[in-house]
Amino acid sequence: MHSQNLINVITDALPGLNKSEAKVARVILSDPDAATQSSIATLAKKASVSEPSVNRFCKRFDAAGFPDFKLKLAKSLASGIRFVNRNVDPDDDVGSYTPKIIDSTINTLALVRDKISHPRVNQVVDCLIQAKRIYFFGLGASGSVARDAENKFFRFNLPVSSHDDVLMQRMLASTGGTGDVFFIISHTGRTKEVVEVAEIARSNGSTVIGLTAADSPLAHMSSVTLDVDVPENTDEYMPMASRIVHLVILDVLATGVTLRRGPDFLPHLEKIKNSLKPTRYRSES
Amino acid sequence: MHSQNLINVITDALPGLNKSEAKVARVILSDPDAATQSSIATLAKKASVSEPSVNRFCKRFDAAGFPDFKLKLAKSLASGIRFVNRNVDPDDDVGSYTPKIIDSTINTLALVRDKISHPRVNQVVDCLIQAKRIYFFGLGASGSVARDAENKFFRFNLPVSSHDDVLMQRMLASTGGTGDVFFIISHTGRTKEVVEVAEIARSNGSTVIGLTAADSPLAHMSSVTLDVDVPENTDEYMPMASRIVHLVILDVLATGVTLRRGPDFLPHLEKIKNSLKPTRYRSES
DNA sequence: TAATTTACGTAATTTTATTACACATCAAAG
DNA sequence: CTTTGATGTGTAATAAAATTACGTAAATTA
Repeated sequence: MHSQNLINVITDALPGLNKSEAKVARVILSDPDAATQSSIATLAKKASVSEPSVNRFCKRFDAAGFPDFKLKLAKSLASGIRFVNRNVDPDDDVGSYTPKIIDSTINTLALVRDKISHPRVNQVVDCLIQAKRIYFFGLGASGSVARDAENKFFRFNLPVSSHDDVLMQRMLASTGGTGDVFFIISHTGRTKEVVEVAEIARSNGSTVIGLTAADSPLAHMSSVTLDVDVPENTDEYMPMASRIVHLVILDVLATGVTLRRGPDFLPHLEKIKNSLKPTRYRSES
Repeated sequence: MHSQNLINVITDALPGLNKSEAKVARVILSDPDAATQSSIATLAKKASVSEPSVNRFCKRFDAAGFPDFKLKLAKSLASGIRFVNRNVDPDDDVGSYTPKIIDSTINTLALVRDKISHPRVNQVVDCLIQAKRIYFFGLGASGSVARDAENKFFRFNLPVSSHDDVLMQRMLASTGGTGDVFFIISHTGRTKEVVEVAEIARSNGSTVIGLTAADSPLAHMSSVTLDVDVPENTDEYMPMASRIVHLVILDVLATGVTLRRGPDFLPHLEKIKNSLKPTRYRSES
C-alpha cells in the first residue's frame, strides 16, 4: 500500500542498470538530500551524463519525470532519515532529545500503520467478540499494557482481567478452556515464563492471541499473532516504542470491537462515561 | 525546532495572510498532496490568483521558490503526519479504522512535540533528579500510566512506587514531606480525589508534579505542571491519545534523567537489562 | 481625498525539463 | 572479422515551468 523506500529500491536495482543510469544512481545515493535540491542539469553534470539520461533514469523508477522523481525521493528521505539519525546523543539538551524521542515514536507508529496486517486484526477482533472471557497477560512494561487493555475492554461488558503475576497466569491458563481468550503481550516474545503460559493455555483448548514480535517463540505458540516489529534501536535500556505500539494496537482492537457491536452498544459506553461525572470538578466550558 | 510541520505552520499563519495568499493557503490545505504534484500554473488557477502570487506565498514560508516549497510540503506529508483529524465512521472496515486510529495518535504526538515547553520539561527533570522519593499516582487509565512510570523510573535507583488506590494515595500524600515528589497523572485534571491528594501533598511540603491538562484544577494545585492539551475528539468513549502522550512524555523525562546522570550511570542500566537475559529464549540472530 | 504603502497581475525573461532524432556501442549471426 | 539489429547515449530543438521586472489597483494613513 505504501511505497517502499526509494533509496532501497534504487540500491537494489543498481546492478541491473546501464552505465549512465548507474552513474546517476550512484550520485543520487551518495547524497540523496542534495539530489532533491538540484536541477536536472546539475545532477547530470555531477554524474557526467546527459540530461535525458537522468530523465530516463527517473522514468525507470516509475516517476513521471525528474521533478516527480525528486518529490518521491524527498518523501522517502523524510520518512527514512529521521529513523536512522535520530538517536539521542549523550550531550543533547532538552530541546534536542524531546523532539527526537517523540519523532522516533511517531516513526515507529507510521511503520506499524503501513505494515500491520488488516486481516489479522480482523481475526483478532473476531476472537475477542466471541470470547466468553478475556485475560490480558504481560510482564514488566507489558504488564501495564495489559492493565490498560483491561481498563479498555471491561467496557464491553465482558469478563476481562489482567495479570502480571506469573503464578497467577499459570493457574488461570491451566483452568481455562474453549471460549477463553488469553491475550498475551510481550515485546520480545522470548520470555520463557510467558511462552510456557501460552503453551498451557493452548493445551487446554483456550485461544491464545499473541501481541508480540514476529517469528518469536510466543508467536509460534499463539493461535493468532499480531506481530509487531519495532526496531527498539532508539533506546538501549528501556522499552519505549514497543509499549506505545502495543497500546495503539489495543486501541485499534477496541475500536474494532465497538464497531462490530454496532450503534446499539453506544448507550452502554455513554453510561460508563457518565458514571465518572460526579467525581469531577465542573469544567468551565 | 525546524521540524515544525509545514501544514501546521500554514494553518497558524492563515489569519495573518493577504487575500490571495490566503486563497493559495486554503487550496493547499484542502489537498496538500495534490499541491505537491501540481505546477505553479495549475495551483494558481485553482486558487484564482496569478502565478507570482503563488510564488510570493512560497517565499513567505521560507522556501526558495515554488519547487522548493513543494519539496518541503512533500516532506511534511511524508513524515508520517496525516492532516485533519480523521474520525472513525460507524461503517468503517479494518482497512479504514486501523490507519485512522494510528494516524490520529501520530497527529496528537506531533502536536505535543511542537507545543511542549522544554524549560518545563527541564524543570521536572530537575525535580525528579533531586527527589528523595517519587510517587506516581493515577486513576483509571492513568493508573496504568503511573505503573509504567514506576517500571521505568525504578531503574534510576530511586525509591519509586505507583499507586492507583485513592486511600493509599491520600495516606502517602499526608505522610510525605520536603524532598518527596508526587507525580500525578490525570487526563482531565478535574478528578476531585486526585486534586485533593495534590492539595494534601502540597500542604505537607512535598513537590507535586502534574502531568495533566493546562488550567485544570490539578494544574493549579501542582508545583510544576507539564500541561498537555490533547483533543480527545477522535473518540468519545475511551481515553486513547492522552494515555499515549503521557507515556511518551514519561519517556522523555526518563531520558532527561538518564542524560543528567551521565555516562557513569549506563553500566547500572546495563546490569538491569542483563538481569533479564536468563528469563529469555536465546535469539537465533 | 491626496499621499504613500502594500497587494496583485501582466508580460517578458530565464531557468528547467522533455522530446525527437541521430550517432555510438555492443552483441549475436552471418 | 564484418554485418545487422538492438539497445544505449548524447545533441539540439522544443516545450513547460518558474521567476523577475514592472505597472496598476487597492488599501491605509494622515
